[in-house]
Amino acid sequence: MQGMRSARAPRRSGVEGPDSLTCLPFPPSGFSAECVGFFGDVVQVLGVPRSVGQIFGLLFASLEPLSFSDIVERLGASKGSVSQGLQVLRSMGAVKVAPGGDREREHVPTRLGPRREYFEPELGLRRLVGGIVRGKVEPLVARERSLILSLRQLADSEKSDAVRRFQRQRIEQVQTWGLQMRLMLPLLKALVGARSR
Amino acid sequence: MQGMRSARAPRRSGVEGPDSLTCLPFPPSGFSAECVGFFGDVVQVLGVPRSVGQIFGLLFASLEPLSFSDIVERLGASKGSVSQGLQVLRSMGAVKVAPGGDREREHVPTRLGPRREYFEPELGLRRLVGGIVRGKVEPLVARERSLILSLRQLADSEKSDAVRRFQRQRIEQVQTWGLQMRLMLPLLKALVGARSR
DNA sequence: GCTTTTGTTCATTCTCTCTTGAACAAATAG
DNA sequence: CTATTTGTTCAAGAGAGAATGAACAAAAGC
Repeated sequence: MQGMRSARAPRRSGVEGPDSLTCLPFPPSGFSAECVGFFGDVVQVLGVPRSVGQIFGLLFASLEPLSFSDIVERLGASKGSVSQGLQVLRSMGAVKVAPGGDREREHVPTRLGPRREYFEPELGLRRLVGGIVRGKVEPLVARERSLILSLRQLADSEKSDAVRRFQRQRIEQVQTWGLQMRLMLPLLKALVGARSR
Repeated sequence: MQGMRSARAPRRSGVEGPDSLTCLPFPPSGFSAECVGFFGDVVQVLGVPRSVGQIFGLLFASLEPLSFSDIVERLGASKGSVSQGLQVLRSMGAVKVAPGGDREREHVPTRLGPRREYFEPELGLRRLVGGIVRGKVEPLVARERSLILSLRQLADSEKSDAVRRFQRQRIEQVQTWGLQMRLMLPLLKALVGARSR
């Protein structure tokens, strides 16, 4: 069974000094590192790039919201990666901008320059699941619809009687699956919503 | 949002003659080809190799169970791919061996040699979901457990009071998620089982 | 027994996705 | 307005993992 191989450490060990704030920059060991590794693996099971999960893990392990450049530093990843990763996470609602935009002033003692946004992880399973559904399931539903249309046409122009009936059965099967899924999702959401927070 | 890119056709167009039985070998068009493409995409969302989904799609579109070599021929894939793909599918319970082992005699007119097993797709959503859970979710649960243990240790040896309390909160959060998942799954299974078939 | 055909394993090859890094845009400070 | 710093986009490269195919094992036919 593949899709979840070894938990590999990132190629570039972002080590330079001991650490900066709450957590070490990277190599192994440490609360943050554990979280980074874990979420990196988890999201990969859903076909999401590891680095995206790592960003989430870092935020999850951080007592305070982190800025873009904080993340770049601590993960030792490129700006491009982090930028794209944050976009994905935001589009899924898995991270949110820390409400204290004013934290900008009070919190940065080193004052290296203007920092704009601070991020923190979404903790509500309801929202997290919702984001995954929007990002992964809904595209599939669309794909299913178009499949059904194609298959209908193909079945209609099938000459053999037996084959045509068989194909119509299969089309119905796909529709049934789709229906079950669409019935399930709201229910699932409701369940998560009920217990969450 | 990545993880579901373009629906690409296989690199090698398995075209040689028009077709063999119910369905064309490959290129585009045709009931089978649509199914192959669709399931190839669907499984990829779950981090399963496209070829595995393609095999399922082919079986799904076939009126009669197919043998190993049927699949190799029609998909134009290598024997290695198909062998591994079938193993994955079987281990997830997504395909089953056609009960009519006797079909061997009655069904092969061309009589090229002994054929051993014939495969057909599992259609019950209950079983399909069950297989996915076993293959994907359960490993994650194990990973979660070990994470919790590591994090506990790390938190216990944290000096700062505030940080330690924060870390314990986060650990609890992960546990809550795990619990919710484990509560949900049986329910989900029950639901699928009820409506299925 | 030997030959023929079926299916598996595994090292190699190749593909595709992710990451990178540099050029570019946006915003603030001076 | 210019300089500095922050963040985005995108082409190019590297790396992970899937597909291939040949060698091998297992069965069946003769």
